[in-house]
Amino acid sequence: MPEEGSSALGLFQRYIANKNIFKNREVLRHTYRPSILPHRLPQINSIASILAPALKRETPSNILIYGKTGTGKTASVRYVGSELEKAGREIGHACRVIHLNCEVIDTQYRVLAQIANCLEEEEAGSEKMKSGIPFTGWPTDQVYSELKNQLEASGGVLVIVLDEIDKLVKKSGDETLYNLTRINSELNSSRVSIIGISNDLRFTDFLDPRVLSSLSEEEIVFPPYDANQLCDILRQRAEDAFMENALEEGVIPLCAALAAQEHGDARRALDLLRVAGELADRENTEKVTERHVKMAQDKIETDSLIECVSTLPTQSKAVLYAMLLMKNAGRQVFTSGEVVQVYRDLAQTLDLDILTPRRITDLISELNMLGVVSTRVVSRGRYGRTKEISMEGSMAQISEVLSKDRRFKEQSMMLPSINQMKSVSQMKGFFR
DNA sequence: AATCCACAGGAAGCCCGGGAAC
DNA sequence: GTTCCCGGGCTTCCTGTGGATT
Repeated sequence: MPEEGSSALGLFQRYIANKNIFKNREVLRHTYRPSILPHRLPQINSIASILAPALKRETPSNILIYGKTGTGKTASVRYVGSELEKAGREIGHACRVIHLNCEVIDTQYRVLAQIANCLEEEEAGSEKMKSGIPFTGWPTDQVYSELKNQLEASGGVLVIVLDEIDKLVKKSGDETLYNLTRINSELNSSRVSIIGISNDLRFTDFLDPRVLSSLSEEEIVFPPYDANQLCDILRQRAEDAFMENALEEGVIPLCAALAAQEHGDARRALDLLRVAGELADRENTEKVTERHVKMAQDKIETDSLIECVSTLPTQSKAVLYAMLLMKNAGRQVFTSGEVVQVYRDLAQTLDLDILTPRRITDLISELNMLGVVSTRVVSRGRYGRTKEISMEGSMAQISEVLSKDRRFKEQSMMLPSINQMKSVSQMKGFFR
């Protein structure tokens, strides 16, 4: 061991001294693109065969791709896309692929603007000054015609990949897709083909039949990986990521098995392996063990919960805090009406704007989608139809995160609605 | 079979802050 | 500065609904 301060690394010395575990941990991140995608050859081949006409200057069919998260959809499409661009360059037929993530780019304006800006960037390279479409300001039709101009100017075949296309459709309807699918009829020198990637099999219910038939000329399904396939994927990555013998025998099968339970999510499997490695690394041990994997599983869950709750906007935090108070008052499940009541008291005490019940139901639905609470719509006959809400997650963590927000700190306050609930549940306990 | 509760959740529109163009 | 556009958060108004109760 070097003397304290004797190395240039100083304080950091002991954290990077462990060379037993990682060779290259970047390999385990999901942004990393491996050169081989195990168990996805059939899908890759069919995408390639559908896109191949692009190399003959013909318009490839549009494709819809389905599959749960972490089944290799995006990776496969990116792989085929880059191969297509490469092949296009070799034979001198311009083929370009633009990848958009509709979770972020979720309005018509943004989709069109993003495509046009990407095209311009490639066209202009670095030397030419670019005008660029601003992120807001223009009328949408102007963006659309600018995009058409760009396409005409650049020529060739453009493949637009709309990742998480279901988010786009749910948020802003199918107008974007309608416009994109008919853009070819207004183009002379270039062609557009669309690949839609969706986690949700039923999102096509929201589509106009004309859009659907045009968009789903071809459909490809990515089935979930089973535990054995996940093992193969992990082994392949582990080879580059970890030092030799850094992994105990059962580590990879355990990661694979845990992720297989989560609908065969390869991303989850890689996260487990990486975090387990990091934990072992920090412990300065020789090997990653199954214990580390189990610790990693807990850590991933709490970390994402904490991250999620702490980035919530104030009003959502208030709603969540209202639910937390009810839970602490002894209620296991509650209805949206009750949440609204408590929230009202709370917002008043904290001097927040008081939102309407309609807005609160939306916020509750968002919390449900984030997995912080779980809700289900129940009909209680004469007593109406409502949403039953429960929180199974770790209360302690949520409460800790919320109390970091100054406004919610020290709020063991006496809200009338909560007191009422407390006395009701005490009475129930008394009479039982 | 009819009624009716307590909401769910869709549609439209307002307001505000960001920006562009004139 | 004025007038146009976009998008997000929100309200207002509204119709729809499963099943216990009448």
